[in-house]
Amino acid sequence: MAETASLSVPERKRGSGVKMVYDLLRNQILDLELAPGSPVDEVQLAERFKMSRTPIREALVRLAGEGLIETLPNRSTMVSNIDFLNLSTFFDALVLMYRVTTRLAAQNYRPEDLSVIQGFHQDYAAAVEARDALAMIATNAAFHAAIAEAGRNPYFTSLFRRLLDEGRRILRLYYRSYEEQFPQRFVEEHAEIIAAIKARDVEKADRLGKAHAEQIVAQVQKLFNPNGGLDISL
Amino acid sequence: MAETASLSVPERKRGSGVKMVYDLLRNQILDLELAPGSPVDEVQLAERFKMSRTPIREALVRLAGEGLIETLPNRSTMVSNIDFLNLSTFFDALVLMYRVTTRLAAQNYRPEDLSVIQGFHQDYAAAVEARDALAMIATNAAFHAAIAEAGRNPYFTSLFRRLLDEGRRILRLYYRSYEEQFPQRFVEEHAEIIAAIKARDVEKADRLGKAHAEQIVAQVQKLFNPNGGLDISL
DNA sequence: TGCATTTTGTTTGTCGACAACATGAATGCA
DNA sequence: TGCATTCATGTTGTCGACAAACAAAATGCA
Repeated sequence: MAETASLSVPERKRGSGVKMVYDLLRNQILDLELAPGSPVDEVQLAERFKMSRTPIREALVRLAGEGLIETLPNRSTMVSNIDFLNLSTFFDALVLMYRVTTRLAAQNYRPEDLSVIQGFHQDYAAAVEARDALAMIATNAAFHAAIAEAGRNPYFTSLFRRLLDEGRRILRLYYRSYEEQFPQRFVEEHAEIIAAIKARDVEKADRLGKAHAEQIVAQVQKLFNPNGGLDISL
Repeated sequence: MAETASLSVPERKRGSGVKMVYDLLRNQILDLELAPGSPVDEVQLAERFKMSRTPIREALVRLAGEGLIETLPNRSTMVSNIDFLNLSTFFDALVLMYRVTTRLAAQNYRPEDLSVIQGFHQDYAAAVEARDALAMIATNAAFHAAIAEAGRNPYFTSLFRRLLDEGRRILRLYYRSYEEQFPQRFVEEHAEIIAAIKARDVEKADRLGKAHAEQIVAQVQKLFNPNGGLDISL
């Protein structure tokens, strides 16, 4: 009964402020609520969260370390732009990581991993059913991240997570313009991937992962080249 | 003639403190001057560099983001341990990145890249000649990082750099015990790799990169299993 | 002595304030 | 008017200080 009197005082726990700001900004950036290029003001954030600039600053340093924001010395700091010119390198990396993580999952997964993967698989299916674009993006990323975790290679997993994050921003653009029917196909592909992993069929998992990735890449590329003739080697 | 009177005052430029501390700590960690597990004291560093704890803290946050130090909430922060149990995942990632970056270099390099690569190649040869272990490690990493840069995929490059960093710590252990003759072989392999890249022979570059990587991995594994019989599936 | 509690000491996380830097507006000069 | 310089404004980087959290020593009690 010592703390009941603290009304209207946020009474944050000691180390939780940075994580709160970090998580919020991160999600806002990845969901394009904060547009690429938009400024990030420390003072403003400090006021909004009713805390000093110091923990805000730490959160920003972390985000900068992940490349989600860019900070010009002594000048403003802003949300990183999506590098459309280097989109092909992104796709290259994405496809390879899809392959490798799926392959490793088939090789190294443990029984308890499958239930986690299955869970996200159903979440994704539910999001498709509900036509909830944001949920689709998030659960799809979670699904593949879970597969990567089952592969048990932290180096691949961390790169893959980074790619999925970046992909979340790009896909957000996609779903903003297209509200289509294609995700149903992905549900089926996800099921196939799970089956291959479960059967420990490494080569098949590899193949399916690659095909699935290229499927997605092709869809996104079609978005950026809608008339099909002006492909500038994306 | 405005600043000549400031004797004994470091007179650091505004944003340079963090980078200085960051670079120094980073190199000390990677060269094992700071042993894994050893504590990192903010106050001590602040005194040593004659600056406030704030920029020290920022440098530490950055290092933690790269996994070079680990920080327990409200408690001490220490240099990250080398995870010998997961060494095989490290090798897996390293071999794949050697392959991919070398392959991409053969595919995407520009003429000006070659001179940079050649430069590090000669630096490495010189280090071997001088039997300077630290220089060998550093120039070898620089050589392969330059190849990765020529491949022009920042996602692969950044993961590869991280792996090379981690490898620097492991190799540092290696060279601490073995001062051998094997590096000469690597000089020749480097030359072959350069030739394959120059000829834009993608498949050969891939093959050589893989072989080179497996060469190194085998050497390091032999270090950790000297008697050859007690291999615990590293 | 053995165990629980208090106290001490140390390190971290946060704060408010200030100075350096950059940008753009205002001013001065030709 | 055109250009350079000065000034004003806002933002960032740094500082010193304080308070919370934890670990270990010190104390109290049986």
